[in-house]
Amino acid sequence: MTRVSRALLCLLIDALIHGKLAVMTAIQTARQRARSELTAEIKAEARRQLAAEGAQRLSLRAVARELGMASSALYRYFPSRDDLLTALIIDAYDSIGESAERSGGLVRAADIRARWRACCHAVRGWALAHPHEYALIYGSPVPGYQAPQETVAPAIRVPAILGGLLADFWSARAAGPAGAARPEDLLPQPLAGQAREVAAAVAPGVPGPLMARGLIAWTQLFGMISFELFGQFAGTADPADALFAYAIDQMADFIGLPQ
Amino acid sequence: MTRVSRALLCLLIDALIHGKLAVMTAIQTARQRARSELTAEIKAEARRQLAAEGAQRLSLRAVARELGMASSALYRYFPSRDDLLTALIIDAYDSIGESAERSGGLVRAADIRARWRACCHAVRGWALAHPHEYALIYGSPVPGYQAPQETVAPAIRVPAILGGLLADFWSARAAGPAGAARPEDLLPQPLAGQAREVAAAVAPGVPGPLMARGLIAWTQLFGMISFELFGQFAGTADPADALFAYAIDQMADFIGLPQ
DNA sequence: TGTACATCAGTGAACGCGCGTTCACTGATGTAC
DNA sequence: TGTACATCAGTGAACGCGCGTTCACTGATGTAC
Repeated sequence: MTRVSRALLCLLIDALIHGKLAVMTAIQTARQRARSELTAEIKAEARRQLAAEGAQRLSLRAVARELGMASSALYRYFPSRDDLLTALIIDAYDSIGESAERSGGLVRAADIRARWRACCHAVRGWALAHPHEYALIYGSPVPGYQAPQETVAPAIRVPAILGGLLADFWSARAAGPAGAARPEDLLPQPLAGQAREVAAAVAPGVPGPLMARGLIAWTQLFGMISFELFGQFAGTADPADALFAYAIDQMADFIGLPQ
Repeated sequence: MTRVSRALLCLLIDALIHGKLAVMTAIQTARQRARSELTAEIKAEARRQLAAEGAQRLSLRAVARELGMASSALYRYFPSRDDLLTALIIDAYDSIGESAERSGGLVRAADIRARWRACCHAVRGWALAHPHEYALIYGSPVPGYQAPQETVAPAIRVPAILGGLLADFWSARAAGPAGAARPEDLLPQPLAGQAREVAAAVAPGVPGPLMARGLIAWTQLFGMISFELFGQFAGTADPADALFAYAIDQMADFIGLPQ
């Protein structure tokens, strides 16, 4: 038994004896609770500033100022500005991923096209509601910032949902008449391998050509959102709702999802 | 006759009389030549720093330092940092537009699919060669910077080429068997009007449904390039050449271009 | 053609700002016996 | 249970940096007569 867990056990027993459990909801010292609360508050304030001003305007000093503490105090919670950025990036990926995941619960699981539509609209809705957070994760990289490994898993949540949708579609169609890959769908070599790997990771069972179409639809989706948010539609398709809805359906056809 | 043009006329006569024309290639004073040369040098140095470090690292002081002049001197050429940025943005749009335009000269004008391919590859090639300039015009907007009206015309060059390609395709197909818009291609209202306006601007004669497909392909193209440059393909389709070539062809099919 | 004046390019110092990060410190909280 | 010690959160001053922009100025170039 380690020293830490022994200490925790003693604390637990003490709490049981003295009825402190109501106060210390989890087995945490006041310090630990204060720490996790303040960490959350720092992130919340940072997110507020990110939303208001964008990532490159985000500064530790401003966050500390707004929280009424010395800027040096933040270094107890985040060893550098980049680590705070990393935390925000992970939160943003988790947030958009959660939106997309929740969207699946609103439609019949068997209705693949409805799931595709719901996911796309959820992603766009999140992006419109959090433009700077979207820019942080899908826009031009922050110069000098290198995303660490920990961001990979959250980043993969949206692709995983789209992949799962493809996998369900493929396994459900059970050799229908349109089931075979069309002849024009033979993939050139380097792509065939990549598609297989991606399918193995997020869409088990999906054949390469379908996976490739999925990748194309994926890039179309985010390309359209980025154009809308970054101003490329100004004077073109400015309220982009109609184009978006139409494109989503066209891409569903392109992938081959049933009506 | 204005004072300026009288002055120029006198200068011209003087130049003719004294044989100075060889020196003053255009009718410009030494000051004017120096001015336009230095303006170009400033932009060149700024572009170098942009390429090396990205837009938000670009500073007037660093440019001046590299040019061996006082930072205050730059204000004779650009009234503010934002104006320098604007100049770079315009140059970047012109540069990518020119690449795309030149690509059309390398293939048969009647081969629409080859033109589409060539244009897409030219755009991607330019983006890979100038990632920070690409980010400047197609990435997340620089915070606090408002793009002025002068950037609109250069920004429209690539869309104009794609539009021209669509227009040529449409006018050339002359009521072939696949000529009619398919039934699923009836556009919902707000989009129909937008598509008509876009067509009027860059693709005269092109019907709404075809224009809408063009818009979708356009966003797919830039979405894919942005994903590649901004790192979303890391570990997925990392050398993206194959996916890119494949997607370009798939989108050509999607638009309905003949093989 | 020569001269007096006006225009313009470029300088160097300064203003005022904000930033990330470090460091020695105080005082509160937690731990071991 | 009480006490001595260790750990940790937070402070405030400082370091060193770079930035955009302004301003009064000098000296060169251009203009009018």
